[in-house]
Amino acid sequence: MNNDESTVSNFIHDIIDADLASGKRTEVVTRFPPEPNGYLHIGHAKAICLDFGTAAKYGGRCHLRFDDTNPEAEDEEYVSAIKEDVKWLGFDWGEHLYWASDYFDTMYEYAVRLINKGKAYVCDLPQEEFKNYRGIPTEPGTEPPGRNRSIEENMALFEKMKNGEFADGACVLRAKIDMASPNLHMRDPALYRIKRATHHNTGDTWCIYPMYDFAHCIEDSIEGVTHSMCTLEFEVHRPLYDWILQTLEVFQPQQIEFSRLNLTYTVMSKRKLLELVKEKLVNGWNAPRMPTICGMRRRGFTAEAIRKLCGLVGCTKFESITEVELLESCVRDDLNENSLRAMAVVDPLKVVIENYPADLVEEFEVPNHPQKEEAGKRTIPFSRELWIEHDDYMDEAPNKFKGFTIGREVRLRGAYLATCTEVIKDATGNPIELRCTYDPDTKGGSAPDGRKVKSTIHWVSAKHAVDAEVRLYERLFTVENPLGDKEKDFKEFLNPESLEVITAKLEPALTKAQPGDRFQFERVGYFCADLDTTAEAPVFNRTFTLRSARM
RNA sequence: UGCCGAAUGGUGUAACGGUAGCACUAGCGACUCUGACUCGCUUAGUCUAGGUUCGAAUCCUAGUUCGGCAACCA
Repeated sequence: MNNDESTVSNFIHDIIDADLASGKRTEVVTRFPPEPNGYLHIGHAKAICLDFGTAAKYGGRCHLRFDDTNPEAEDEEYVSAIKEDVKWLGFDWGEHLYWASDYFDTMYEYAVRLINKGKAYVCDLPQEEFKNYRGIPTEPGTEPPGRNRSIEENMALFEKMKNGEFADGACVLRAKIDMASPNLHMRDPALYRIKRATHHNTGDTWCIYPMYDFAHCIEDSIEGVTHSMCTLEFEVHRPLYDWILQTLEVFQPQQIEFSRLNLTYTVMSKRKLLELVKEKLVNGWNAPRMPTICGMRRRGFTAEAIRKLCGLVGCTKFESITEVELLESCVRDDLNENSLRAMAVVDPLKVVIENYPADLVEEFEVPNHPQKEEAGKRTIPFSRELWIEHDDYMDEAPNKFKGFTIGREVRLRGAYLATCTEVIKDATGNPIELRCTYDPDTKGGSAPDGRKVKSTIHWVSAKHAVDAEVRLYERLFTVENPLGDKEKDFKEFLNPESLEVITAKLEPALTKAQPGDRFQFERVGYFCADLDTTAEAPVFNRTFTLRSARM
């Protein structure tokens, strides 16, 4: 199914190839480990494609595992959304759905094992005070009091932590590693904290919860993950990942870091996206302007296109920022191939064909896809009064211009050749109506005498047109990297023109569109019927314009 | 000033000591009943300085620049 990822080569696959060749590994097991504290975005899509794609390439398996170690931040709401998004992207975890919370018992046992080995201790220093002992990057830390408590004492203390005999935050379990380590993460990191919060899976069974560094490597180890891919910021955590597993003497997966996906003109941080949602700067997580999977889906992006992008951007350790144009290209590529054509006018200008009978209605058959015969044809009604795009008329048109100008013959797509004879303007000189004549001999759009017209424009019969709400989207931000200016809040760069709502004139067949149906409105762009659409009140989202420079 | 990591056209990536290639973008042109699609062409790159080698993007040395790390977040 998904060959997008499995065909590309990258440094991670080089590592796996070597591991398989040397016999270090005999199978490939990966995992996608989201924390259910927000919605998935296109950056996660890269990780999902990498995790599932790598497993598929090597005939292994990929687990979907929710990293639910912090009940304060997590919510069931996100779990179903994440599952839906992964599925929609085209990946299947089969029976391999896991939870960090599945392993809370084991993690507790492992913590006890560390204490027994003299490798962990209970630290009752207030958080703020421990900072002083940890030191700063350029100077070593110092050993905090209590670090050399006896094993028995630590066992008793940890037991009490578990049993709820201490207040939240009163103490933590720490790994006993090296307060002078040049790597801050090795200066006795916290393993367990006390937090009285109801967990969505385990309820109130626990009042202590494991920290990421302790939990994640154990989750990987228990599941037999061979290659644990994560983003670059975890690079400095790797020594700790390895230390915990080695000290525990359990199966040791290999953590491999790669750079996250960044796109121009948007932000990819869950926290920042949450800010936009909370401050109602966008209409929810699935707002079509959001880089979330659900937002992009609602806007009309296909899973195919997103997977294509994830394959094209590759996978390296270089912190890059990919031009959003590459995404646009992937989307257009897929939509051009797979979406049916329709005619719609987004900025209507009335056209009256003076020599066309007032009460006549003709029906024309037009293809649904220019390159695909099998897509079939549909009929569209034609009558004396039409809507065309406002910018398909110009007073003094340059030669390259494709629309009407007085005296120039233009093809009305699939119908007739027509010539504009007169333009009616309002007081400000803005055209409000065109008067035209048509050539009855050009029915269907071609002239029997073989004369050429250089332009074809789209139109909708005024009598039959259906009004629709159309939401036009542009880039969410006005600058390539909204987070790039440390002096300014990223929200200052929000693009006020990123959403424009207009009323468009649709050809009548479009009222049959169901939410999610995608079309190319010819010469205008790709559009997707919104969740809100109904036959009575159609609503369409513009996914992208066509690649073009209309005048 | 500590530790970890990364530098190849505008952007993203490939080349694993042997012709620096691909995609996107941009520009030009052809075709066209969509200014779409398709097709053709063009601009443009190995961070710097030394070294090893017949030969270096690739190996070595020294710099430079950029990113990450001091939650009881993940």
